[in-house]
Amino acid sequence: MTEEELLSQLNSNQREAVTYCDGPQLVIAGAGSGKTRVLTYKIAWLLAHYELKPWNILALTFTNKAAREMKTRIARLVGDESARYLQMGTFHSIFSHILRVEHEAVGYGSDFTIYDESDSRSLIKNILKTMGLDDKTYKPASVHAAISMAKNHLYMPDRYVEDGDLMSRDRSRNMPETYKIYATYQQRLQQANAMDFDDLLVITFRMLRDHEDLRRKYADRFKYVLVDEYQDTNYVQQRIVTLLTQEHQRICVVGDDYQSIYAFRGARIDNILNYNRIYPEAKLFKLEQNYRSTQLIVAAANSLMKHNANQIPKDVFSKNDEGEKLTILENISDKREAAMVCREIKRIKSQEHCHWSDFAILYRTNAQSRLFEEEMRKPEVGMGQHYRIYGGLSFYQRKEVKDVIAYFRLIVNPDDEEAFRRVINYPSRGIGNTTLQKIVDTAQQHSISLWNVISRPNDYGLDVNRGTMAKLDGFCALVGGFIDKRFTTDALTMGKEIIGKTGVNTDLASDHTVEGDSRRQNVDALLAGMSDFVESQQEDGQGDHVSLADYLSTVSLMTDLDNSDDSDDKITLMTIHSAKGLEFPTVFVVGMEENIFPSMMAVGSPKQLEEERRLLYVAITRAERHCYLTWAHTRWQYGKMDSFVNPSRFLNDIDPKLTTLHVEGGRLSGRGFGSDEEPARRPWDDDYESDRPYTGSRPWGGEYRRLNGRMQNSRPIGGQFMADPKPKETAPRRPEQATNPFSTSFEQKLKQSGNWKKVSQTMSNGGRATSSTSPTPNPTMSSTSSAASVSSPSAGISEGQIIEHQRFGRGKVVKVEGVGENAKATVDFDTTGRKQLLLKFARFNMIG
DNA sequence: AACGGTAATTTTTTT
DNA sequence: AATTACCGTT
Repeated sequence: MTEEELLSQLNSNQREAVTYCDGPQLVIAGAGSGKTRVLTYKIAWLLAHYELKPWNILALTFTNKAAREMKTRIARLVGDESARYLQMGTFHSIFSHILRVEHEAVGYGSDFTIYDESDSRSLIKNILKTMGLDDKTYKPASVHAAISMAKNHLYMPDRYVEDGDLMSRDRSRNMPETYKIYATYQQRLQQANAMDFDDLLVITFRMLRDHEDLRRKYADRFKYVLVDEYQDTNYVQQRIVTLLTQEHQRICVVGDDYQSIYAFRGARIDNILNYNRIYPEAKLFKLEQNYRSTQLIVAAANSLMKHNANQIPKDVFSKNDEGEKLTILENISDKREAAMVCREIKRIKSQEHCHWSDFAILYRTNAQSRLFEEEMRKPEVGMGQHYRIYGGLSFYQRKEVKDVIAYFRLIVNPDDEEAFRRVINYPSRGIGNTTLQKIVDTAQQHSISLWNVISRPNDYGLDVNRGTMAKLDGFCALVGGFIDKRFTTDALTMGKEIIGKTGVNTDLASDHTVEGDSRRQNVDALLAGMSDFVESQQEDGQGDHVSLADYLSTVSLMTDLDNSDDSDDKITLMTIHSAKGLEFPTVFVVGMEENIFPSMMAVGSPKQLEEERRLLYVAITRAERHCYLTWAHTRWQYGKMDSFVNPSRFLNDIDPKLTTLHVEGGRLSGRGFGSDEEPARRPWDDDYESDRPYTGSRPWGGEYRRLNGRMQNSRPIGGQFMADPKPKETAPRRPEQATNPFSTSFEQKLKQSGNWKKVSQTMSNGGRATSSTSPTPNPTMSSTSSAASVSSPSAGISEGQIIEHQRFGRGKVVKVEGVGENAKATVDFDTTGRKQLLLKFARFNMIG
């Protein structure tokens, strides 16, 4: 692509952001304003205009998926060869690679394990036990949250103890020993040659801070640094970026404070607001033209955000069609809500001839997905094949998968304590808790790993009986055998052998239940994934030997979303959090009720409420053309029915002029909801009576209440019934809060952000009206062109079908079994032979 | 040491 | 409702 072509595809603000590369830069990119386009074009621009090699550019993203997609888009601009060497990925993946190289400097082995959330929690649980603390008061999850928060703000155990605020906070929460747990936790991680997710950042920071040579090395390598989703970065991430860029000052960060929804996890909006304090020369660019949504959707989202006090003022606008008003859909029950949404999807689909994948159902919590799933699976609804639920228990978190991976981990890093505990008695080999506790005690006495103890039990005086010792020896020899050949055998071969020789296979085979079947399939899928990995590494020329360690270092930072195939034609069901960055022609935001959205946990704190409101902003701005906000008068939750449901306060925050209210079974207020062509056909009018929880008059009174007026408080909201709401973790505090390291005063920062050198002013007529930045197929596009090229696997695949797999090439389906998530196919591939594909994960096209 | 029953506990999530 | 933790039994 020529330079002119490249620039002609940008509006003037985007162009300025792309071409300014001479100093630090902050791009505030409103929802749908072409942020990804700016980042990709900027990288192409850098490669063309500066003496930079691809590996001189470091681009940090929030998810692996975002990195991959961006890389693909850049490859289209600059070619595969260049794009391939760009340093692009999440903070965690980029720095884990660097830490493996520099492991000596930071005092870890190169094959350190990465503990996931559940490993961390399990380690904490164990520490609580040894310390004799009650895990009812010290909930492992909240202890870990406290530790994680501390780490993200670079409060190591020694500094933690000295901090009065933190210590008194712990005392007031009845967890005064937290600092001790933290110190032990950190020590145990080190002993296990393991890092948790936070360590990947903290230790990177320490490495750069304490080793000037290494800091220079990487600051010199990464001559230009870009950070995406900057509003979601935390303190340590900001510090790392600073260490890398403080000299050359070639840095561009892109973010949107309106879309900051991860503060609960330590993300700091302050990073954006204080940006010019770290980079005084920084220039501010604002992208305010939204290319994604209709004018009314953008206006509604803006009107919502007027109710947040803390924000960088901005004026997001759209020049697309005015579009239709948002629909507020008030339903009788949660079940009816699901039914209404499904019908509405069908109606729009037949009316607009669009794809299933043009719809998204977004909710606050994963548990809300169930009702929609149940509704769609009803035969009379017939949508069972047309939806995909994201989130929930990830593939890598399933017990059987974690068990197998634990063996891998132990072989690659025998000091890995959590892996050791997982497999020492799986499959059961008669080594129980008593023995395990003895091993743990012995290990703690000598400050060594569990593996060290059982490798040389006599040296450390492990006190167990003869029989037990024999069992331990057996286990040692088994794992030791694999350790010995871990460098010489490739990952896949190792994997297969491990599953065989450790008895995992036998154990799984002995289970004849339905669940057992699914477990075997999951382990098969894991092996298939390994096979994929080994092949792709070889294709990339990463050498012939793809070791188990190589596989692990990648897989421990992978999530389900990374495997998901989003090219097939399905309705998306996901939490709003996971929908960030996506867009859909039609979006349903469901469960718009007090105590759900905003979440019960957030209603006590203004700060958290603002975050919930931003979350709704994110949800609404996912929509291109239609946006529905739905709620129900009664809802089943925690096995009980709540019939005192109040509509979400946020519904009142949206300008009523921009919404249409629909009450199930009632009259329409405002303009008709269905199109003019079919005014009589309102999907919820017919079998309305059949599913009503109450017969006779409506429990909430004869008149449906108006939402758009100021009538929300016609009934008290949940909190008002509570005598004294439980104190929240981040409950609003007195003025001394400003000194709390974990919550800096917002107002203060806002003032400082006033003296920006604003080079880019929004111009009312400045932007070129490019049609859309959307990668989503245009809904009016002929439904054959894009739907036919991509399979929707579990639908319609049958024996004899010829398929083209992304990696394995052409093959013929010999057998199809299982349904839904667990459906799998046996396929004979022309080149690679017979393989089993779990349709949930497989990527292929159907031929013929 | 393994299993099965009862009781308690429920945000959001990427890495 | 559904998952998980704990305790008692075998």
